[in-house]
Amino acid sequence: MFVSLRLVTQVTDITTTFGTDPAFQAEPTARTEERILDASEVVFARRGLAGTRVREIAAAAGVNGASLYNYFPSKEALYEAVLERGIRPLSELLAEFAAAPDEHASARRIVRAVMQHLAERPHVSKLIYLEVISQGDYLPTLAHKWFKPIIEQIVGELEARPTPEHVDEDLFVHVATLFLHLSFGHFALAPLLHAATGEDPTSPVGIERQTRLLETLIDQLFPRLASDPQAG
Amino acid sequence: MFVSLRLVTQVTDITTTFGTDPAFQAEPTARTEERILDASEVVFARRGLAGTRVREIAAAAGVNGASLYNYFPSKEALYEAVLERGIRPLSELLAEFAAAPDEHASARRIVRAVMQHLAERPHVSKLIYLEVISQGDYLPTLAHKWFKPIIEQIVGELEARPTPEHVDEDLFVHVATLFLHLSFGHFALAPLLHAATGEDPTSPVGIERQTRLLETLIDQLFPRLASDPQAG
Amino acid sequence: MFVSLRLVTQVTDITTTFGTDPAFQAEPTARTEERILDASEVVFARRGLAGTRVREIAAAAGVNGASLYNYFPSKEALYEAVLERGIRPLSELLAEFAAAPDEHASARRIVRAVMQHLAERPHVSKLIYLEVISQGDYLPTLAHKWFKPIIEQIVGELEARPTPEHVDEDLFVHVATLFLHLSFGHFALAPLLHAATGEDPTSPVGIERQTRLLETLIDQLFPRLASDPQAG
Amino acid sequence: MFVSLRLVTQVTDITTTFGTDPAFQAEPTARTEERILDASEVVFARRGLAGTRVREIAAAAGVNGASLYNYFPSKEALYEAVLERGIRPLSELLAEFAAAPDEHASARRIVRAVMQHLAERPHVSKLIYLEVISQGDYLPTLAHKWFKPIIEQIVGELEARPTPEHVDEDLFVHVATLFLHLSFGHFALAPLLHAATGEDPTSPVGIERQTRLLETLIDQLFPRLASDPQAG
DNA sequence: GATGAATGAGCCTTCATTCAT
DNA sequence: AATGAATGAAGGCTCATTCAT
Repeated sequence: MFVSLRLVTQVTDITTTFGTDPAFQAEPTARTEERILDASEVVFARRGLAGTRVREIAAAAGVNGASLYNYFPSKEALYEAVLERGIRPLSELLAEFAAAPDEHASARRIVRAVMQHLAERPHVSKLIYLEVISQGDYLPTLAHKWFKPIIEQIVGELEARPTPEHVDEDLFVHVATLFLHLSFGHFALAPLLHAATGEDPTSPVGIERQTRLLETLIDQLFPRLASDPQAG
Repeated sequence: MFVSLRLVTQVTDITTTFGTDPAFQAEPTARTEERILDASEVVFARRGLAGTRVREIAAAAGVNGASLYNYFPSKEALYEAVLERGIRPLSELLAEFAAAPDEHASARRIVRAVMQHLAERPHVSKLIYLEVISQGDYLPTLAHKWFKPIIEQIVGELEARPTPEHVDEDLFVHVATLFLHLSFGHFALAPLLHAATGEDPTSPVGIERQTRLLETLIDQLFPRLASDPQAG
Repeated sequence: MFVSLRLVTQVTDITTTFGTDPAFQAEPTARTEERILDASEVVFARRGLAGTRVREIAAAAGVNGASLYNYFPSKEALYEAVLERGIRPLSELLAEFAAAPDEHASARRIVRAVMQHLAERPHVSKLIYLEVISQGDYLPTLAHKWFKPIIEQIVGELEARPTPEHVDEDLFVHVATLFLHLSFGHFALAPLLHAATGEDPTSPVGIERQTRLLETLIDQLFPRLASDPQAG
Repeated sequence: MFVSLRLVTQVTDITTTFGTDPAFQAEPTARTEERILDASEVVFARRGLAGTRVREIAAAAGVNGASLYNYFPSKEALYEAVLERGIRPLSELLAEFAAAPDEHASARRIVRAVMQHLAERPHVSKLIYLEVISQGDYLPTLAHKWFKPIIEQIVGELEARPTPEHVDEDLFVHVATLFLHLSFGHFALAPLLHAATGEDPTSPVGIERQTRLLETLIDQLFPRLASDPQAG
């Protein structure tokens, strides 16, 4: 089994919404609850659940600290709401993928859609990594309702086609994991790459390039069943 | 430019030292300072700097909370000492790589050594991810003294050989990043994979398999200069 | 140069506000910030900055310990606010003295006003003594913005009139110091005198008597320029 | 009743032993217990009982913090020992005064001896003021075993001679207090005067001048019974 | 006698949360 | 719905004291 990588860097219109500005300020015209969620996403992604102070969220949302409690009963509940809001669209995208007839075309579309979503909410990846690393209460949900279906979906796809060589079944899990590393990991490690290279991986250019890399991988992994022009 | 993946799963003797047991207890016979560092590594990796309570570290180290301050002046200083201790061996490995005459052989050796080190200290990866995501004070150090040399080393290696096709130079950075995702990311996301698949990526089997994946990647990326049988 | 003392003990209506009750309780109807300042004055005057526990202040003020920090950023800041509040009126009294045309009459008035103020805030003297003895951060301010003008004022007054005998100029500083000892020192040493004699120097009687002593001193020191009946 | 002041400033050889150097270091050749007491006196006088850290004493004494407990069972016990050592010579001086046949000559001698002792241990005054102001446990001892006899002695002297005018009996207490203010208060307030005037009241010159002031006062208060040349 | 290491208690301060307005 | 004020519950850190060596 082989994977070939070929990258081009033509830039499309994917843009980031939130930066990692430490002095993030939510859109004042938005409804209060949404302002709170937006602000929370940024702060939680940077400080983690334990390290986040509700007053910092309140300041970023432009409301009084006590007002948060008109919308969410506790910091933990707010945290879960943020996670929920960030992850639900991803689950829906994957459900769509599972139901698609043409795996190859849909895989490319889904991956691009996922990257698009992560570009719009670049903190979701960080939230997920933090939750995973801290083995928080949300991790089982993350694992079973979200990541497990992805694995099973990908593994199912790979099993459905003739394995070109004598390949360990567990490789399929590796492939699914690889996608995770290259999509979510791209955003999670963005600050390191940014500081080391001077280029922001969450910029339109950086995101497009990573998306192309993922598409190339798909072309390598799902080549035969679809008569696809991109396939190498 | 192509990368082909071929995996086998023969397991070797790489073993993990620390689990992610929430009730970690440092080796009582070790010297106090080392017990504190060991315990801190586990707790910081799980809770992050802000979320860690010194009392929890003390309990895990089997010492009184006040004793920590006989060895480290503050929680932050302890945190930095943990990071330093975890990262220094990696820097030294990479320096060795930079000085090696045979890139291909040394690359395989270094990658295996890195994975070996991460297997022995599986929390180092998590610490790094947390530091990156939270954009902590140590991030610039991480970026410039550690990750930047890796990138430059890999980029230098790749530039030194004939580029088979019209390839964007920035790809090289992507390759370096890929190694990061597949080595450190492997350990950082381990809890998620463990929960989703039931298999522990930090087990000897899981680590060996990931190491093989990385070696295969190296065989693909550094094939020509060394008359190497693995090269595809 | 001579000073003659003659005392009478007719008591006037000078009354003390705060005792040295160890279980001091601030006026519950006052605004919180003022309650905190009142309580702090009592406790700081007794325990000093280092010896004071914020919880004791909070208890004396009738508020929660955390509430202090809604008004003052730290124990030190609260301490300075207490000193400032206690000393500012004294500075203003002295500025008034400096601008007065009739030194003798105004000196008597100022001294009585100072004693009146110290009677109302008998802990201010103690605070000053503690600050001086511990050579705290506020001591330079105390010396240059407050005590130095007093000395210069008194010295200026004394220099302006014919020195009756060959007197060392430094005597004037001694005279200023003498007033300090007899006014502030009276309150600072009150607990000792109270315990030794059974009479409270901060009682109306005690204060009036000390005020008369100071007035007598003034009559001796500023006799000639004013045709004053009290002058001996 | 009159008191006349006349000062001269001829300097004698009274010298101070300890400064108020914040980095006081006890004489290394002295016996350990004495080194501890010397160091404690300096630190307690500046920080008070509550504000003093035993480690600071130990550092100033040049011993390990634990060694203090080979000599004194607790910080409080050490504090009392320091007070005791500082005050006992004063009590003995006063007992000598009480037994003297010639009050006037002995008063002058005692006052000079007291000032001499305070000059050698300028922190004793501060310790006493701190103890009085904080109303510490030692205050009753101070009041009854030490200050009360002084008062009674002075009052007794004054009562024994014909009162020149109609004088309140309580004046006698005032006179005793006056001596306290002008001797102990001189050292207690020294840092303020030093900072305000630039001259150190605890220097030989400053002490001599204050001693002359006290002698002049004695000459005024005990004039007739002794045919003394200094009497005005 | 001297000391490095260890610790229980407690202190200043922060923080999530509540409540009256 | 919004907020200023208030607070119980920690959290980081210090400190007096103990003890084995």
